[in-house]
Amino acid sequence: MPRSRPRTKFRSGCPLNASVEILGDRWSLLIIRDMMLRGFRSYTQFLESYEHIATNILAHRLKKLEGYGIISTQQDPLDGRKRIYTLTQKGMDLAPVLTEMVLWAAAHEETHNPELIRQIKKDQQKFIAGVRQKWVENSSHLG
Amino acid sequence: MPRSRPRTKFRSGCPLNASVEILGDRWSLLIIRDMMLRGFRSYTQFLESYEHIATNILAHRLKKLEGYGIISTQQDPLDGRKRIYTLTQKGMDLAPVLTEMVLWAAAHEETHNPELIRQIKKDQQKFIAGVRQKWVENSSHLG
DNA sequence: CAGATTACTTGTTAATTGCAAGTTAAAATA
DNA sequence: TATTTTAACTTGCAATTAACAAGTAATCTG
Repeated sequence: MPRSRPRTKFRSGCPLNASVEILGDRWSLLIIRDMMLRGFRSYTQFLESYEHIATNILAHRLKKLEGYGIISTQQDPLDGRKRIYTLTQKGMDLAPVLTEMVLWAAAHEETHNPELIRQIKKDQQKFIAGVRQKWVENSSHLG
Repeated sequence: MPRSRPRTKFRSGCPLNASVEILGDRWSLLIIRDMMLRGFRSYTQFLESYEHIATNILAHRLKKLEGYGIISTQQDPLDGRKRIYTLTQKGMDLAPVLTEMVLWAAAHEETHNPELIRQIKKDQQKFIAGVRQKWVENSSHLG
C-alpha cells in the first residue's frame, strides 16, 4: 500500500519554502545522494553510509520521501526480505539542486571527494545527464 | 565581536553533507531568501516574513549563519537600535542553490509567485546576475 | 532446523523547536 | 525632559523531534 502524501499545507506558497519543508532536515538529501550518486537501493545500504543515520529516522525519512513522491518502493523479486527503493522522476529532478549544493560546499568548506567535484565542474550538464542515464538503465529492468 | 565558526567537525567529508549540515533546517534558507530576493536586512523584517519564525530561532540562525560566514552584521549608523544583516560573497554564492530549489518545487508542488518562476526560467543566469548586481549596489555604501 | 539477514518497531533519553513573556538600549513623541 | 515606542534580543517552559539501544517478524542460508 502506498504511503499517502502529507495533507498539511505548507507554511506559505513560496516555492523555496516548499522545498525547505520537504527537504530541509539533516538526512533527506543524504538519502537522495546515496540513491542518485552511489546507486544505493536498500535499507541496510543507507544505514551503512558515512553519516550513520539511526534506524527509526531512516524509516521515517523513507516514508516521508515516498509520501512526497520522491522515491518509490518495491519488494525485491529475488529476496523477499528486501525492499528496493528507487528515485522517481521527481526525485531525479533534484540532481541540479544536489550538484549546486556540492559545488557551493566545495568552494567554501573543506571537503573530500575532489574527483566528484572535478567531474561536476568540468561539465555540470553532462554530469547530470550521466546520472540520469544510469537511473534510466537501472530503472528499466524494474516494474 | 564576531561570532566564531563552529569548531565541531562535519559528520563526513562529503561536500553535500557539509551543505546539509550548514543549511539543512527549516529556516536558514528562508532567511537567505529574504535577504537575497527581498532585500531584507533587519531582525524585525525577518520576523515579519510569511512563515513566521520564532524570535529565539531567528537569533540562533543569524548567529549560525554569521558563524559560517554566510552573513555579516553591522550597526546601523543612522539608528543605534538597528543591526544590519547582509549576505557575504559566500552567502551570495548560494543563489544557484536557491534558484534550483525554486524551480524544482515550482515543477512538482503547487506554489505561488509565478512571476518569480517565469523570470528564473526565462534566463536563470541572467536572473542570478541581476540578484548579484543588486547586492553589489546595496553593499557598496556599507563597510 | 539453527543461525543469520533484512527491514523494520518500540522504548527511553537527549536535543531542538516553538510559544510567551521579559529585558536592555536607543529613538521618537508629548 | 519624561514617557512611550521600537529594535534586538534573552529566558523559561512545553511540545516536538532526534538519537541511541534493544527487540521483533519474515525470510533466507547452511
